[in-house]
Amino acid sequence: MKILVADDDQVVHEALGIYLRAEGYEPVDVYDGEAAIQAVNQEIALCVLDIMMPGRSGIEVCKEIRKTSQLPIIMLTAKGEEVDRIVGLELGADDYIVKPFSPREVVARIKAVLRRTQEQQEGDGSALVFNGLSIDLKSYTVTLRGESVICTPKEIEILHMLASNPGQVFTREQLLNRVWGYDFAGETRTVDTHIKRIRAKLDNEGLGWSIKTIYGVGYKFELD
Amino acid sequence: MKILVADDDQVVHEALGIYLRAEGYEPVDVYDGEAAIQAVNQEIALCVLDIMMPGRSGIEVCKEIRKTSQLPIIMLTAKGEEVDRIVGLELGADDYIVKPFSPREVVARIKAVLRRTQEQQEGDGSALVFNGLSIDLKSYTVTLRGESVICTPKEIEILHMLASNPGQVFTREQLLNRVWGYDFAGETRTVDTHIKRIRAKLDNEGLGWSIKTIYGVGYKFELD
DNA sequence: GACATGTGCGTCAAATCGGCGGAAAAATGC
DNA sequence: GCATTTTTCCGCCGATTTGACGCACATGTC
Repeated sequence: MKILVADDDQVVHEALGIYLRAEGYEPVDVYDGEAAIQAVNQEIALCVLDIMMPGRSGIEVCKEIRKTSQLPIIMLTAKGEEVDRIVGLELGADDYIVKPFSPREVVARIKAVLRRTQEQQEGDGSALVFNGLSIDLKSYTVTLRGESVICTPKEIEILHMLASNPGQVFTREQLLNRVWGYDFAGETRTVDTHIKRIRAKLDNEGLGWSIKTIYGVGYKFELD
Repeated sequence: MKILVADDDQVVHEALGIYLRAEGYEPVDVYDGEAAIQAVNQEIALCVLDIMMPGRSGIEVCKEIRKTSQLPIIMLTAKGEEVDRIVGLELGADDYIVKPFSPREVVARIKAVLRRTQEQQEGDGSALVFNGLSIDLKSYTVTLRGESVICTPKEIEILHMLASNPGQVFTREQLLNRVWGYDFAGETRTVDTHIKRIRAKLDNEGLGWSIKTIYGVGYKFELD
């Protein structure tokens, strides 16, 4: 998952780079506004824009990006600049951070913004949307590559449970508790059977997600 | 909730002390860098470090603390010192305040930082982040230099246990108790085997941490 | 330097786990 | 009531993980 970092200060790139890589993101480093605008043609998940940059400022870059996309944007601003209003109302940035900042905080904000924007895409209620896959608990339907997939209630519920928290591992007990109910008496391995069927029905070749088994722990829905 | 205040100026202690106590915090007063480093072994929730102190400066203290913990840090700096860059990016401090300040402002910042760091911990749950390494119990994933490392449950749990308290030594018995459970019957040397495997998987060349053996005691996760 | 003890590491067997096919049991629809 | 669908359970097998052992080497002590 690529994060564009646009700042003319090398130190910022180094500091954020360490934390971003540690979290599994791939930082894309540019040092001026022009390069930032070029870079967003790649598959960037989010961009961090410094306001003060040589050439085109972060504000210009932000406006430029907003003309064509809803790409999440976090602005960096020097202490004291009066930008909150601008950012919130005119630019359409998703968050802003005042320098000096701690890299940890920035990464936390990035995660928060990504989470928010993803939730937005997913709509409000029960419909989860991923690349080539949507899961709607309201109508109990699952579609894969646009085509409807016939799933049984349990299959949908399990899938929804897993997919509603991508990355998080659920143990068989947790799934039994939350899908079947706390008082389910049966075998934990019943879960396996359902996972088997879900996998059989959802060919995820080339789409960016999968249902993974964590040996000795449980299952999780994972995004690449 | 203890707040460490490290400053060589008695007046600062008095002023902050009043406001901190009024807000229900318990100030811990030290007057030089050395004492500050000693004090963080207590259960401190946040520390306020003056940069100019006799002996070891606030900057040194901050670096020292960051080697072993993610403890929230607020730096105090005399007007005009160029610290924004240092504080935000190199040191890993969470905020800084320029003297002269109003005690009320300091307390407000303390609250803000505590809120942020608390949110972070709740949001990320179990994710530990170090230079080039992250350990997430929630998704049972370990990443090294951004790339995922396949670890078994025991390996992740041990690593997480060690890394969640950098610098602290764990005996084999402690690890068995806390990772396996109090009723584990096997050999203590089983731990060695797992440490061996973790080390084999985590090439830590050049990153600032390592798993060290304390002869006759146990193991610890250490930051340089 | 000799000794006792602790540790690193290769190796291996046992225990555990998960995928899968199949079939019984339960729920549902007609 | 009967057929169909859905859910649950069982058991086998291969794969993975785990714990134990043994030996060489390291460390601390006297």
